[in-house]
Amino acid sequence: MTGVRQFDEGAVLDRAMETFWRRGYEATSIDDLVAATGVKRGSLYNAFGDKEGLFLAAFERYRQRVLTPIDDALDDPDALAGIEAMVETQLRIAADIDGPCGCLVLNTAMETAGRGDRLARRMREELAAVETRIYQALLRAQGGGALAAGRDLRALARFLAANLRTLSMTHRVTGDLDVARDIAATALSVLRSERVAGSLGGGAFPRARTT
Amino acid sequence: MTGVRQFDEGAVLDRAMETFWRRGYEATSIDDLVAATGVKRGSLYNAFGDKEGLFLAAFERYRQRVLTPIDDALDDPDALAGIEAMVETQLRIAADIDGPCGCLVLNTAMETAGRGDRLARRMREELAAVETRIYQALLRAQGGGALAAGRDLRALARFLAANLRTLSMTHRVTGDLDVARDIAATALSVLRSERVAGSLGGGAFPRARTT
DNA sequence: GGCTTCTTTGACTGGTCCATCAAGTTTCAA
DNA sequence: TTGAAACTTGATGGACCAGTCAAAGAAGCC
Repeated sequence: MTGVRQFDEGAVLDRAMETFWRRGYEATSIDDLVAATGVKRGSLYNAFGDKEGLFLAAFERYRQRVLTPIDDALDDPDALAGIEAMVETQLRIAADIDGPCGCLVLNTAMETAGRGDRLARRMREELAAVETRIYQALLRAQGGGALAAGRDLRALARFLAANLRTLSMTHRVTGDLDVARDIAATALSVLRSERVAGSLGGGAFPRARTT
Repeated sequence: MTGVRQFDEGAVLDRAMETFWRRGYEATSIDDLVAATGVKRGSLYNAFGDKEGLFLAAFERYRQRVLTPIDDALDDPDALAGIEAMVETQLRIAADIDGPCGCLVLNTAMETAGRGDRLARRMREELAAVETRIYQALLRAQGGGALAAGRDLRALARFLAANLRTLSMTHRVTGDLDVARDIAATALSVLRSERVAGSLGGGAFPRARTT
């Protein structure tokens, strides 16, 4: 069969994304991707250019499936609730994936940090964007009176973004999501202690899976 | 020249450690190590067995140079001050290294998390040991009355260990140590808010290099 | 001096890596 | 019907990988 594309590009990219996510960028060979997708070597090159092109295409899927939901959770009118929802979404996604894979962006950023690659730069930008979005949410919260005026919001945003990264990193490294839940709850307590008015109700994240 | 070992094993392991630290385990080839150490391929194999053996030998150097100082900082009679000293030591080491390398243990643990390697297990143990030591320090602090009795010390230890990891991870990924300093200061504020009596004096970590 | 033991060295193996390419096949437009 | 363009396939190239090995030189023990 030739002439017209024989495979479902979306499905192939999902399989590729999963493989990169699980094994890492360098550790994933084209043969691995051929095995994972069922698409032959030359067809992959024809469709996506090279390994980096295939990764970036798969990464767009990751954005849709993982990054966008987390981003959207941040769009709460109550900015602090938005940050908590973001953390919760991250944990839920980690729980839903089978096997602790961590975060594709962070994994790849760590791996490529040495070389000043295009790929490395791209991953770095993605991570920086998260911090920026959190910072803006904190600004809104401060503007709305939910956070004390004197607080160093940049430092707080850095802390929260770092702890968001830590959740997936910890999950990948320990394989235990409860550890990540403890970290999330403790990190958010910083936010809670900042909150000027209102309370959060029952704290933290339950141990039970939130399927 | 033959017959007797021609190279200084310690110096060679230092160079190897640095190379693994900067480039990662898989990305470092034997040829890289030959170039970095000046010791020929066969001699490395003769002395250290294989790549993993060389890594583990280099890792022992890392333990001496990095892990042990951080561990020692924790041995403060004031357990909470010990935790702060540990964070400070970590930041100082990161500042002293040229180029943001992160933490060799964490980098390798992230990289090898997929496979259930001997190496992966070893790195995981090292990370777990940090959490355990922090937990014991918190227990001491609670016993001494410096921490409220009701607190979930396991969760707090997990949080602090994760934030310690985050410092090196963030440094490696962003290349900016000030970000790590903000994170450290904010994370320790959790501890500070827990402290029952006494205060810490000037908080956080100055931006200036503490050479 | 002779023998064993250790180290060094460079060539070499077999395998894997990313990427390419020509050949063959199908679709679609003119 | 004809020709261009798109896709698939298997073979292949050239680079790099970890690890091995035999030859040769040097040290130390008897």
